[in-house]
Amino acid sequence: MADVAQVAGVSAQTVSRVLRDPAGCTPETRERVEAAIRSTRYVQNLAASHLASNRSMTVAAVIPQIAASVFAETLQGLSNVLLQAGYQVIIGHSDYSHEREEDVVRSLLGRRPDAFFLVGTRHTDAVREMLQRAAIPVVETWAWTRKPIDQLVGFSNHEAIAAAVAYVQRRGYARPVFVAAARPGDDRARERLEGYVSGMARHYAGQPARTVVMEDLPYTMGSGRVLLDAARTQFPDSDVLLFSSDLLASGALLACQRQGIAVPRQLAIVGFGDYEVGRELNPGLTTVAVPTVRMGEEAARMLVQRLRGEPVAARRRDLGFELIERGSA
Amino acid sequence: MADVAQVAGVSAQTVSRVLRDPAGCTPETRERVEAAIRSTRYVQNLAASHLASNRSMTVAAVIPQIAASVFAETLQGLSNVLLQAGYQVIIGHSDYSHEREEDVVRSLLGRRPDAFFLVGTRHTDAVREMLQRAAIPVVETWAWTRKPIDQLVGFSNHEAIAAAVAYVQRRGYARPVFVAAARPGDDRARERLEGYVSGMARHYAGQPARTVVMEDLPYTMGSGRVLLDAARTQFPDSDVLLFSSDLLASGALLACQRQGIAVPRQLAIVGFGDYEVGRELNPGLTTVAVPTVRMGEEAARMLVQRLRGEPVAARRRDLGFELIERGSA
DNA sequence: CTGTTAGCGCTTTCAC
DNA sequence: GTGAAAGCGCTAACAG
Repeated sequence: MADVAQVAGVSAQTVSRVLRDPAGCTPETRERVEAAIRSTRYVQNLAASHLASNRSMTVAAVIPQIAASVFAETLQGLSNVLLQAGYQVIIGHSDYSHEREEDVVRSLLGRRPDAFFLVGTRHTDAVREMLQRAAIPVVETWAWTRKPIDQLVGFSNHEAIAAAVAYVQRRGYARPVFVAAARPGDDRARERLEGYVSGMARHYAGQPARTVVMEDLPYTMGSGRVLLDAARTQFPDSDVLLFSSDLLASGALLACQRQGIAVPRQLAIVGFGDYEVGRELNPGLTTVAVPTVRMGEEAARMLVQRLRGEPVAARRRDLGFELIERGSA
Repeated sequence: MADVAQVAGVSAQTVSRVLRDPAGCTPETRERVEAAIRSTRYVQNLAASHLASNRSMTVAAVIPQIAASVFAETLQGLSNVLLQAGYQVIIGHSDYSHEREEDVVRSLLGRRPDAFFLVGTRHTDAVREMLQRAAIPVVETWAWTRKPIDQLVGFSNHEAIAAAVAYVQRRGYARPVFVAAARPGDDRARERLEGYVSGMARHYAGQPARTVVMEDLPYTMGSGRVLLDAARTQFPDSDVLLFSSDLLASGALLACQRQGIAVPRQLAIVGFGDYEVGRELNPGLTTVAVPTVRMGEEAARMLVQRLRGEPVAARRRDLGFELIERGSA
């Protein structure tokens, strides 16, 4: 910056001013400085800027898995809006483990982000405490709770599955089974299981909850195949399977195709998440759509508002879900 | 850090030492300091550390799109290995545009990453120059070139598609068509197109290259449906379609299913990338597998070696590809 | 093995 | 509108 200042014939302070508040100096000064920046190929050192100004212009985001497409979509929404506002996103992933999340949050806090984005509303006490002490805006997503750490933009996994149960009941299915791959730390999957149980109590009074939940399965279409076989073995008289994810449901539907099981006549299938693959299958996958991208965008907007010191309308925003009826159920 | 030092009864320097080289002090000192860190809930400010040490312990990565699953997988591989070595990844995305890539690289350089990861080998001159001046290890991926900016770990998109052409020729297909969605800045798609053209010259001497390439289509299964229709209209006598991506091929295959086009008897389909969906379809998708995750891991290993000052065996590593024969062709 | 000193490259504050 | 001085929180280099 000193070099640029010398070339432009001004003080370093003026260079800094041109960079952060161009309106604060005369147009000629500004142009001279900008020319000097170009000719010297100067790239501002943001670590020094951060240290001096106490603002890092970054937002930390922790998601369960980078390669999980739904979270990547949320991240894309978050990142798009945040970049507009001049913020960079730094990403960590927890591998669906609360302990790893704690480590990741601690490590990301070392970079002094100006705000924090989390997937889920269940965290260790240490995480809640660290974030509270950091005294920065925090937004939780992909779930619902009465008491967020700070802000919340999401939907109720519980209600979403309950709505699916209501739907299959309305369509006359007799024995719905809930089928899931659910890592121990995957609270969303857990909440969906609970939603199924309470949906059964509400809409299939007297019937037992029937579930096939495996903890050690990856979230892939191949696991859907495995779960289909398990469900058929365990509940051979079931007429509809509610999956915790479209990925699993799609794998199961394609496996049915191979095994000559007619969907939905012999066995109906409901997914969760409205992944693209479900739209293209034959028959199309009946599913519950959730606002994947919008959660990221809205979370970003809420954070930016807070960072600008603007008042925020509501600390919690329920973006809801939508049951999408296609051929599979 | 001064607070921690006071609580532990040592100097700030000793706290710093415990954090970066625990072996460099007596176990008792170390334990006193660690206890003080816990009791004060100290989180080291990495921006200050970066400024003082001139090492940010970050690696910048630019990918075309965060929500594109193949790049997310590469990123996961990169991130896993780098985290082990103590490096954080900061991510930017170019939206398949060279101009945006330039902006993103400039902005990421402001954070003074210790190394740089890029997808692709074609970049603007400004990008090459900025990275050269930064004088940090750079690794390019997902393609092949004789003259990388610095290091390269990838495969030849050109050869990969040529191999697919050779395969369909061997299997007796008469009129292969190359079908792609290819954004203007998507060099990988472009290289695949070139690979098809030269594969045709080699294996179908005398035949014209037949291509259906759309520039304004998203990389989704839905686009595969659109492209299938276009290809059937433009080349009704074609007996095999080579797609630039499994996503497109899968969409097309499912559309064939709906339209009653028998695959592969009436029309064969070859994909690219070995996405999971292709493995589950009926028939399974014949495709070219590329080392998605391994490229990230190997790139990370090469960078870490360089950052540690260790000698690197080779500046370029060709991870190759593999033709996977399934039912669709 | 531990402490002291001097800065890293910026921004804030306050003069002018 | 612009410049000078001080300092952000840490680490390198050196001394002891």
